[in-house]
Amino acid sequence: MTSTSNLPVSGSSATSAPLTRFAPSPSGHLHVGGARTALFCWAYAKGRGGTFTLRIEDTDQKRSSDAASVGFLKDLAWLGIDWDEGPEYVGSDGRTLGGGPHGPYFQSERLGIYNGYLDQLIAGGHAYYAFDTSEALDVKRKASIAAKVPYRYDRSALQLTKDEVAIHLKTGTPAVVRCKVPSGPITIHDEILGTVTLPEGEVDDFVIRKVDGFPTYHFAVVVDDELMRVTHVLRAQEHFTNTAKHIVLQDALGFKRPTYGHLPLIFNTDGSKMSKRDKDKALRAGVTAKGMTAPPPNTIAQAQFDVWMKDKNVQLDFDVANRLADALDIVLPEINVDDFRRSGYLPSVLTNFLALNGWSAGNDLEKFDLAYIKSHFNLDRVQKTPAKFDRMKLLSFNCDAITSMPREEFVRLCRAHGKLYHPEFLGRLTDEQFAMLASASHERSKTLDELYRTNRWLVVGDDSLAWEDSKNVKKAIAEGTPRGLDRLREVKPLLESVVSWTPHEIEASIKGYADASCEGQLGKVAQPLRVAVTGGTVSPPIFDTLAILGKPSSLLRIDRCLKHFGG
RNA sequence: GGCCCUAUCGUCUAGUCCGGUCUAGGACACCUCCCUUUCACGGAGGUAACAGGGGUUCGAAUCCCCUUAGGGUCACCA
Repeated sequence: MTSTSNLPVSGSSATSAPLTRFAPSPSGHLHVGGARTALFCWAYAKGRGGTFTLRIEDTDQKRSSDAASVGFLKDLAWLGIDWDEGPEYVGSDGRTLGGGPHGPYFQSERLGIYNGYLDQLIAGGHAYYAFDTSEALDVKRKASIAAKVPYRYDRSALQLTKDEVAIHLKTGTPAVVRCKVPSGPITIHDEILGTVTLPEGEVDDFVIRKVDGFPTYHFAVVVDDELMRVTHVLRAQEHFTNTAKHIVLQDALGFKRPTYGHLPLIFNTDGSKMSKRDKDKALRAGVTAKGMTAPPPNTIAQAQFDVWMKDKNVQLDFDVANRLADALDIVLPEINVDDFRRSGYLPSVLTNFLALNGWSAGNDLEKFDLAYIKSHFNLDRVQKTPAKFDRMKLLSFNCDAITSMPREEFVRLCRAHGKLYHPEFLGRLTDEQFAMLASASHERSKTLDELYRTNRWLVVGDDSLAWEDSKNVKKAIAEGTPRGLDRLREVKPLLESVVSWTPHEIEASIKGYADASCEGQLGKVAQPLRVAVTGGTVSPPIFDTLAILGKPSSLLRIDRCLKHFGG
């Protein structure tokens, strides 16, 4: 059927409220770059009383999988980026996001819709069937590359007569549909980049329907943006030249052009693309540095490990990689939103920092919340140049946010983080112990995760605590007059006599000793004690450390330490 | 390679549109000192940029041109 009368009419009803959309391809994980795009789309629409729509672009059958495509919805929700329309999702707080009148929001469920418009284009002479095989096109493409000329489709299908086309169609020759791009330059109006004109011939006759019958990205985007009433398209700059194709399609279909804004890309500090490869590289480097030939227990099968080690092109999946990294104490570079969550960053800090990459509030203001971004985000202040993602600055922001929140909130967030990522650690402590640990860690924590990584001494059994073989440990134990070890022996009976094992009482006891025997220098006794009960030289303040551990464990560990370093 | 975009401290950026208030501001990082029971936090200082070259102008980080450098893109991926 070639009639278009029953197709939805182009969105001409002039409404002032903008509608933006974030349209990622399916993936289990939301990349920070995507998160930034989503954030800006969200802020632009919501700050102007508009609508933010989420659409899943799953027209590539090879990649699509329902379970994976919804994987990142939780990342968006965690960041506080709520979508008005899109896939339905019930958040941890019980709220339902998504839904809406313009669904379905998965392109794979909209196939029927695209076909109508496709017929319209073919009937109008704006598109045509082509029967070239991928192999044949590859040959031509390679020749172009070798000749250092840009590859353009040569329109050979246009040479076919009507009859030839009919026969091909009748006999079922695999066919794609290409858009017949009109001659002449194409001008794009971009709110960020300005007005840009691409010279004639830059855009060739691109495919709009693949052999498998699925629309290509370009076609689906144009149709869906129209049907979903999208007014503003904010997306990464890598899409800029695609926009020319979309404009051609919009003109051919009689659609209104949305307003465009192409956002600068985000890179690593060294200028490379932030990719999941980085994690694999870091893990490989860590494993190689440790000279490992077998994986640690409970992480990964030996066979899988061997395959991975042998072939640099093999990548472990996220869970396995994280398990291995945890076991080896390797910190992987964060790439996805969930990586940052796992590393203990606060969502409000991430959105704040993301906004700083490619946009600025002006007036030297750089700490602000989501509400501020929503009410102040504008396209005028979007940067045209790519940004390099500085994790050090992000960490500093996270630290500031943590130290300035109320202590109780930190304890609460830290516990919630642990339930998710360190259940075994949490399981070994009483609520009271954890509260003491978190309180003592509050002002020295840069992330919600730090406490779990730096206080392993607390969750090992008294009998299995091992002492670091390090310079600082030796210094604390063996140096000074008297030696640290001797001071330990002297202070032990004093600790034994502490009746109420609280930081306050412990402090009184130890300070008393320091004043009497160390000329008031607390460090002389604090460091040996720290080494004795934690095995290392870093822990919360010594009084807290002892209090959290408890009296029996503390005394037992001191005894073991005395024995270990030989009286 | 063709086409397109861009160019302020190491990094994110303010200033650029409407040239003078810029001997270029802030933040992170870095360095020094102070504080300190470890690790952190904190406090006080400091180093550090208008890519280069031509114009226009009384005057240019700001306007124009060229060079250089960086990025994007050139799929039946999105």
